[in-house]
Amino acid sequence: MANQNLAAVLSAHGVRPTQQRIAVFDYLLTHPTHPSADTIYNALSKQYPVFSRTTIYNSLNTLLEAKLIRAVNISPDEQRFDGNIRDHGHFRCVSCGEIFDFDIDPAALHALCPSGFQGEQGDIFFTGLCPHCAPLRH
Amino acid sequence: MANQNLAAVLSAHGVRPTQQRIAVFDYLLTHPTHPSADTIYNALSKQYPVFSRTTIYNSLNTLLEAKLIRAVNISPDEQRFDGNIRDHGHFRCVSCGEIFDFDIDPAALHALCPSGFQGEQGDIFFTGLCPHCAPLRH
DNA sequence: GTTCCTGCAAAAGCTTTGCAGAAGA
DNA sequence: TCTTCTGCAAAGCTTTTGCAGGAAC
Repeated sequence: MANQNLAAVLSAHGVRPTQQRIAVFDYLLTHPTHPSADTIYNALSKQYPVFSRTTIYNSLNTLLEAKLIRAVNISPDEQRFDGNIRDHGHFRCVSCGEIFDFDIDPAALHALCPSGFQGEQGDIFFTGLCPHCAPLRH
Repeated sequence: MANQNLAAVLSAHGVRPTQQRIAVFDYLLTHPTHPSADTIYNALSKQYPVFSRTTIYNSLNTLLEAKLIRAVNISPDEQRFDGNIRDHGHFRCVSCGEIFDFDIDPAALHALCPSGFQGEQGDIFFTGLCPHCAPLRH
């Protein structure tokens, strides 16, 4: 368990390292699946005896403010979160519904930012058919 | 009023051209401000005597299915809609909150789509400082 | 000891659903 | 006429808020 390290990271970002925040942060880092708040809640509820939804939201918002995690606008229904704060793209397959991460060249991404604008964070999001589903639809 | 044309466009896409759908479609085409469902509701309520929220949502979903409008994941709080279905980028200024559209080269956008994936639609979204707010921040 | 956080309950806000009446083909 | 859509009310779901007890420093 690298929870000692996680606690240090939280402290370094001015976030008081409570057990709950460490657990949420750890979950996001070890599950690169863009979970929703509810998904995290369900997972951590099994692991820990008490863990309220409020705490999930509190922890997520705190981590967001500290820029330790990212919110990704993938689903219109619910907010999704991502422990990967590097610039990277997302692809949602309209057939199987799965969401894929893919690396992007930060320079190529920011080259698309219009001149005069100071882009701090860039998100790119494709929908279409993934390599597995594309042949089935041909 | 080009509502005759709008009705024809709806029909051509297999959408029955009711007054309400034409009104929603017309609003989106003439207001390139990525309105939320509630914004559209408030605007059309003044214009038409009765126009329920349910109808706004019904019309928007119908237009979405017909690919006549786009849903843009700009705000985590509410779904925003866009009558501009060309590939284009969005920029949200973290200072003034305004959302800007900018054109992008479709080829450059799709060049970022990973190989093997068939991207049907691409969205790019930056957050940062707009040309007006950037000088004020430093 | 003081400050900040957690967690329960309740509320708020956006969106969907069920169903009767109306509009469109 | 027959299908499809509208609109009201109500519910569903995610997220936020208020406040008392508890953990962290």
